[in-house]
Amino acid sequence: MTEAEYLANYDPKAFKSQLLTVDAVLFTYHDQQLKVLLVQRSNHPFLGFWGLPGGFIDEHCDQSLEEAVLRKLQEKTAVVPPYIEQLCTLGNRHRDVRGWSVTVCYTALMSYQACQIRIDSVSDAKWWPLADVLQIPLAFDHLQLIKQARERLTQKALYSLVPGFALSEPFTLPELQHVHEVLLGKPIQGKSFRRRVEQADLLIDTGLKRTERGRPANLYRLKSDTASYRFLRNLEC
Amino acid sequence: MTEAEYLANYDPKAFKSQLLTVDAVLFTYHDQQLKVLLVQRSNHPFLGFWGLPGGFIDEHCDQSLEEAVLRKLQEKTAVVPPYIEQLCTLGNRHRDVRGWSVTVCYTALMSYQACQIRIDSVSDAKWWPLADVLQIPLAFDHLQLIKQARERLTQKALYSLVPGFALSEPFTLPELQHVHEVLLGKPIQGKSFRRRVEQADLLIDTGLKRTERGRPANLYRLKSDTASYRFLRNLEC
DNA sequence: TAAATAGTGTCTATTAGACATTATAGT
DNA sequence: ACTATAATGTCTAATAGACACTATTTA
Repeated sequence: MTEAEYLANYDPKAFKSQLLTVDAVLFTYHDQQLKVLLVQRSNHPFLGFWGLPGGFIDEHCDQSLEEAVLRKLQEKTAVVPPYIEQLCTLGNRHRDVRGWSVTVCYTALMSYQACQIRIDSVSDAKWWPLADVLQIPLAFDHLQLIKQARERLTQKALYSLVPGFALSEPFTLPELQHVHEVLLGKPIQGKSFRRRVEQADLLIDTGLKRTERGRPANLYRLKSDTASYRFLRNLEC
Repeated sequence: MTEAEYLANYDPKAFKSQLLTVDAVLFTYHDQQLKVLLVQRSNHPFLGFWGLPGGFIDEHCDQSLEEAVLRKLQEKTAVVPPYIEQLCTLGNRHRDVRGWSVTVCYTALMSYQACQIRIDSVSDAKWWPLADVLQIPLAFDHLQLIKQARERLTQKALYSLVPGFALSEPFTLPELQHVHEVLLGKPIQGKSFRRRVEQADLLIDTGLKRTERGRPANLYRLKSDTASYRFLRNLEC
């Protein structure tokens, strides 16, 4: 049989196939703490529960998995996050009562400001402080995905400046350090942090300064290659 | 509508769903080089081409994605690899002529010895030297997946002892070092490597020695926590 | 004894931690 | 001047690189 004959006879409905969704753990930093975007489900299963933004692929719109998850996020936040990364794919027989189900899950970061207006006007989407999320029941295995995303981001705080994508630009260096400290759950030596930032050469000094109690702090933006930069040595704290 | 009513009316065939496969990039180390397990396709599309071992989920057998990919590997090698890790999930409209398609791809490592007999008897499965694989046409986007798996393994050679899972136990320390050197494409200072191995405390000294030209080398096995151990500092070479 | 390979000793270079010190704002 | 916060100076500790040296085998 030639490939042409094979394709002419091919029936995509002939094989049983699995439920496939994309989801995103979208973090931001606001009020000195990490927050994660959750949406309240308007359909079964888990109707009324909070869960991760995400959903089914739309074969008409979506060229790829990443386009699909970005579309889902854009529907809730009206913007495309400056950082997104595949977290993991979770698939098994038990996670969805409808049957064998798979989610391709992403971790994303964005500033709180960038989408605050849209979030305020969408009653089913809300930034949840991470500590609170651990206390409420979530849809599916979304709690597990959030924990895993947070662990990975904590690791990145040790060897990259990726957490900076959770800030609104321009930001101060102490602000960036504090995001890292919140992720690590420990203080960082300011001198160590500054040395690394300087060596990495990932921040653009805007020349502006921000003052609020004390000496004014320089304001920076992230260079675009911050997403891929890795320090050779971890912070040890 | 209650959830029970929703599920009673739920038709899994009602929604268009995507082709979903699992694939694995299985590496080993033999004859001083990295090899990857490929299988020759016996079906359209890419009939006759070499590609990654993998395939569709079997909802009767497979409880999870990882079980599915392990089953596929076991069919070819007759053993379960001692190391497996999710690499990435690749999904888009163009990778398969049959339509929107998704693969959940894993990286795995195992010793060459452990499955040599089975491979020899299965005419459609073969260990390919990695250099050769880059020269031949592969099915789908499998070349891209192999490259990505190799890059990730190279990174792991800098901050872990994971590449050791590509060796047959017991192995010598110079053998382990050489796997790392092949991955990095550069020599490593023996002293640096030994210091790190000692500090990590991941090797079990069997008390045995192997001699072939020169001073006999101690023989080691990997502790089970080698898969998750990370050095704080990368090798710099 | 020579060659080959395994394994050690030791010095230097780099960089994180610790913490004292200086700088620049508001009150 | 005093307080608060930002930013720097500088010493110590840990560890990777470099490379000379010792150890144990076969031929």
